[in-house]
Amino acid sequence: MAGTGIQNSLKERGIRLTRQRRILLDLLDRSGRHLDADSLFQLAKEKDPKLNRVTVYRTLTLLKKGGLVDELDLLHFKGDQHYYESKLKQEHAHVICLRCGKVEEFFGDSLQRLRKQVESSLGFSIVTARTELGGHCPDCQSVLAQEAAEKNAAEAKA
Amino acid sequence: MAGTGIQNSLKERGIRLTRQRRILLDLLDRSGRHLDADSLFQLAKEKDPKLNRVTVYRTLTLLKKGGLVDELDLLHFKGDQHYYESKLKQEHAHVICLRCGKVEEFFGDSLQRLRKQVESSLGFSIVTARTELGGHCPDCQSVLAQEAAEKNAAEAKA
DNA sequence: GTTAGTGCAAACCTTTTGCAGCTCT
DNA sequence: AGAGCTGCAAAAGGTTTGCACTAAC
Repeated sequence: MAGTGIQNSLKERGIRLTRQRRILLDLLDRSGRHLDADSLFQLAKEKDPKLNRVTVYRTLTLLKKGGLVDELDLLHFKGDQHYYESKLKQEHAHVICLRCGKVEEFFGDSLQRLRKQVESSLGFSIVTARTELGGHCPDCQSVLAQEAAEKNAAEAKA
Repeated sequence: MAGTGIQNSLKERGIRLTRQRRILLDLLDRSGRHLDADSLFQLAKEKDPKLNRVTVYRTLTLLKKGGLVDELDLLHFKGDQHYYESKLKQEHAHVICLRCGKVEEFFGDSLQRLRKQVESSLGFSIVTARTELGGHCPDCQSVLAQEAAEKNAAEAKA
């Protein structure tokens, strides 16, 4: 059984690798999606129907404290739940379409530049960063433009 | 009675200005702090003891939908509540000290640059942006350095 | 006079906690 | 063996909803 990214980090800290944690960590490491606690719980139940929702929360808390995952909320587009992703990836911003809910990731040097500007101007040492932008994706921009045009046409007729 | 920033915006949209809303809007406009629903409710109760918590939530929802306030969560440092601030101010990032909870605001051109980079690279039109950074403020950096030094000294003695 | 807004109570959803029993090392 | 972890049930915290009454326009 190959330990994946997060799992190795945990072993190094002497944290017990239980069957339940293995399942959850595999899912977090491998799933491409941004998972919230409930989605993670649903996926985990498929692999172990006995696994309890509480264990999901406790594992997520553990990973947060260990700095192994980032917590997002994607601008609360879908509700108040939090989303989690492995912190192994390079720093990136999340860009959410406020019409269709699509989430894109943005990697770019402006993020590092922002962090450095904040450190030098406020004297903080930055540990974690979360950048979430909301707007309209190209597809939804077209649809919205179309709808606006139709609305104008209807008003002109009336 | 002078209508303040947000209040004028609402009038223009034909939304009723009730006594309760006036109180809440005044507080949001004037309070320097970042208010969550409960703090806002506590402050509002001082001005009108009958004002109900639910009205606070409904007003905040209204303002969010109207794009008149930004919703923050300050990295959930204190809990899962949301914070609100009038959107009249220039775009800025929030920087939270993860040790003492102090919140600073950062205004700088990297924010606009980031927004533009995202728009041009992903083709999104950005409507709203939220940037929250966590780290240690200068004061807490000193304290932490001090604590680390003491810990090292203790270990050397043992 | 109408329609929107308020207060109250109760529901809701997500997350946390207490505790007894189980399991990883 | 023993500390750490899990499951279950129950609570907590923050927010939303249904409905009858009230107030703004």
